[in-house]
Amino acid sequence: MGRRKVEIKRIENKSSRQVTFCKRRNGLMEKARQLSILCESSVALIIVSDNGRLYSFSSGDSMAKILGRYELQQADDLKTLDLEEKNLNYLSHKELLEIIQCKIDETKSDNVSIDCLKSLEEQLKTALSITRARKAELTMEFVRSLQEKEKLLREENQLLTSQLTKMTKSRETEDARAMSPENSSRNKPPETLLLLK
Amino acid sequence: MGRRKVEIKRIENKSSRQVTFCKRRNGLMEKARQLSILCESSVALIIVSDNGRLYSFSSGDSMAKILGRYELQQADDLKTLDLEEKNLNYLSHKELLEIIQCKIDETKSDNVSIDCLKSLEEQLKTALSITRARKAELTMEFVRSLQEKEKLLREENQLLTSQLTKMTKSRETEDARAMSPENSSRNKPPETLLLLK
DNA sequence: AACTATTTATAAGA
DNA sequence: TTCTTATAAATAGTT
Repeated sequence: MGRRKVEIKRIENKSSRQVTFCKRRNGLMEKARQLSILCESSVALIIVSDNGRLYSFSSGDSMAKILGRYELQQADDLKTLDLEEKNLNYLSHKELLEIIQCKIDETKSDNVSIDCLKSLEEQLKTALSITRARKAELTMEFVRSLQEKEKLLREENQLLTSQLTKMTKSRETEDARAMSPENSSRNKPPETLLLLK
Repeated sequence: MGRRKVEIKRIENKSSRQVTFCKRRNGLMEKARQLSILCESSVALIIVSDNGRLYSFSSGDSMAKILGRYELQQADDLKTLDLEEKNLNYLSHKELLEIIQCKIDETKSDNVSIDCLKSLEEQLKTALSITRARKAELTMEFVRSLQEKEKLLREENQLLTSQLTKMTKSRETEDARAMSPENSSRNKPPETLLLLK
């Protein structure tokens, strides 16, 4: 959809490839957004430019959730491939390794094709990547929640401190009015203010 | 692009939502494919329909590779968030990449043996493992420091609260002694105590 | 599942 | 880069 029809093949000219990348990337992201809203579906989109820059979109559901769903599907596929163990999810490392070893042995006795093994390798790699991505994301979420808590606590602290200061001040005023300037202990400034920098 | 313009918001009619989902999903997949080919970029797309069916596309590079890249980005975000990178210890990414490129070039010029390449691969794998371990370690450290901060803040908060309470109480006592039971505003209990559970 | 009137995306040009 | 515009492509509503 432009001045002329273009063949779908690598654009050789570097700068026009760059321009097209930018335009179409934006277009794709927008379309992904629209689909997710119009049809209430989860969409995850990750784009890596040829120079390695990363762009991603994910709809309402977090990327982690969507990737998790994908992972499940992959697990099903793996099962179909023949790793028919019920809960790949809940197996211990040891168990998992045993299953894989077993599969590998099988492939030795029968003479399974290299392609089949390659596919198994790809799927395992994907599972690993997804697990890592989810881990990273969950960690980020956790860190953010801790930082949010910290912020709230600091705010609350600030409030308490100012209340205390106000009270101390008004107490001083009253004491002055009553002409009884003892009670130094009561007028100490809050001691805890410097607990944290 | 249709008989009339549509607002981008959830389509209420179920069957037309279903039809639109199908059309736009196909469109999006095709666009993703085109982008990856035209601009030689990696694209991963995962779509989950509202009834839970899953559709995915990934360009030449396997899904694993693309997700791996995404994972890296997430890790970088963590770093940016606070883990200052000078502590990442040693080399910048750029320096590291230069070293690796150099190694790879070496293997091109001489005609190095497969064994040598295998050794390089092993070394790189080891480096990767170490990097991951270090990342995990730093992340944990960061999380622990946040949790420690949270603990200190809570303690400080507790102290401030109890000071405030004590003061409020003693003020009440004085007021009672002075037989002037107004000043209700000053005797309010601290308002902020419930900011956090 | 096809059809088309329209809208939208975008290739090339400025 | 950004904008403009002619044209290709996608798709909303219809059949």
